[in-house]
Amino acid sequence: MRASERAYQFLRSDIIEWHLEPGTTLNEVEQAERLGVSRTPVREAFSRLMSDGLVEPSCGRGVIVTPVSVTNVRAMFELRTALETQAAALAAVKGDPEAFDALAHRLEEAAVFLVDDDADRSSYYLLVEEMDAEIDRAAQNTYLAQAQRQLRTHLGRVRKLSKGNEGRLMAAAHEHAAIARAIAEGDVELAQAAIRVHLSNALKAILDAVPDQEGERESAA
Amino acid sequence: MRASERAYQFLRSDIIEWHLEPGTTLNEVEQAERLGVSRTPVREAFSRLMSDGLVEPSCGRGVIVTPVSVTNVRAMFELRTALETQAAALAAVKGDPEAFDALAHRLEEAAVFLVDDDADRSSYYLLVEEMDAEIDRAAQNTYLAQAQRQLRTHLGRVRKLSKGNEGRLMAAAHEHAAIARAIAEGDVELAQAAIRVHLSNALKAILDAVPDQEGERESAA
DNA sequence: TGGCAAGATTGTGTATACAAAATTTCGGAA
DNA sequence: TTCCGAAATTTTGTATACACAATCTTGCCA
Repeated sequence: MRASERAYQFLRSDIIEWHLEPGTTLNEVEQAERLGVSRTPVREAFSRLMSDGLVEPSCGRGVIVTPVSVTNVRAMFELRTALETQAAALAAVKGDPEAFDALAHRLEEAAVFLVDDDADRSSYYLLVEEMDAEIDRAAQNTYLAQAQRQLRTHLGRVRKLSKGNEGRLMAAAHEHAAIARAIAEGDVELAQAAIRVHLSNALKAILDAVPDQEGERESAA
Repeated sequence: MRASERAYQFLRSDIIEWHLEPGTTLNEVEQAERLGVSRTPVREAFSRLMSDGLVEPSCGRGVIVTPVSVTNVRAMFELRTALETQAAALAAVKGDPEAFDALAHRLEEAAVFLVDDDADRSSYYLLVEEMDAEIDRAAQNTYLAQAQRQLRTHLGRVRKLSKGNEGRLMAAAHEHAAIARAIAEGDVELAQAAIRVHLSNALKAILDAVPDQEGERESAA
């Protein structure tokens, strides 16, 4: 693998996994030494992270890890609602009913297993990822897919904020199943409604999970 | 200005203005010589263009200018509809009514002047840009704004495809005014409806303007 | 004459050196 | 004591050199 790619993946996951806290300043030489490469690949990695919106240029002093706040989470979900309702509508029209029917069944099954408090959540997460991918494929829209990809990067970051909401997973699985079923039946309105319900609940769960700051705290450091 | 910035702006406008046709292969040394800089800034420019989606990596051999097709235009408008209806809804709730009222009036005025076939369209275009900026500001959502910015880059490219639709400009101005008025009045539903109408007409105008290819031609070279 | 292999050529990936810009610190003066 | 300015240091921006990979060409052999 190329050194620039390694540097990018390394820094990216470091940021998403909160090993690098929001507000941290990164400079080229420091990271070059830490990652054991020269400055050139680090520059390229910084450039990609900036266009991802994971870091922002600090005036003449490297880059700083983008802060995450409750305000940001609300904004993310506003965009997410717009993107996912559109994607679901397209998938309901163009998608393969059988594929989504199968997903709906597997999600219902997963929901049953999730009754158990220490069930393996990873398989459920994979299932959700599979469904996202299937919707993207069905929507046949690269621009929409790219916008979703970018947003999911940021959503991945806030996921760490809302730990301990395992109790919601079963409900979430049922909601996902409802979405898949609506898409399978080609019911655009229902699919969009199901998405809105799901996202409303998901946002509420996140906002409940974070210690209620008055909306303007810069980071959860 | 930095050399990498110059290289980026130069290549970007070259692609958007169709001086570099879709499908063209660009390599580092060639562009470095053409722009009179070394390979390093060109690499950075290529990297930014790739994340813009204006070029895509050719297998190990530089980058190629991303193709534009009718299919792509439809996809862009699907995403655009999702983003702009969401932005308009937020603006209708949070925006400054007076600012949008003023925009509505100026747009109606502009529409009057556009009756004349060879009126200055540039001031109208600036007005539309101003309105886009005002909506972005009112929506107070950086994620949404960034998604819009990226999409507008691609829309700027297809604008060149639909030349000779000056006849539609007056109608478009009235549509924009209707959107601004709905936002000023805080009427979310009406603003979204007005956006949908406008985008439907705009897409139709573009599809009418391009020689009707069966949807899969790679470029308009 | 056609196919395969080896060398040459072209182009990217990375490192390093040098230059330019900016920030910080230190010193002096008000 | 505080503020302003200049120098020094740190950090980024750019160029260049080198290494490796891929591709094209050419020549040899079947």
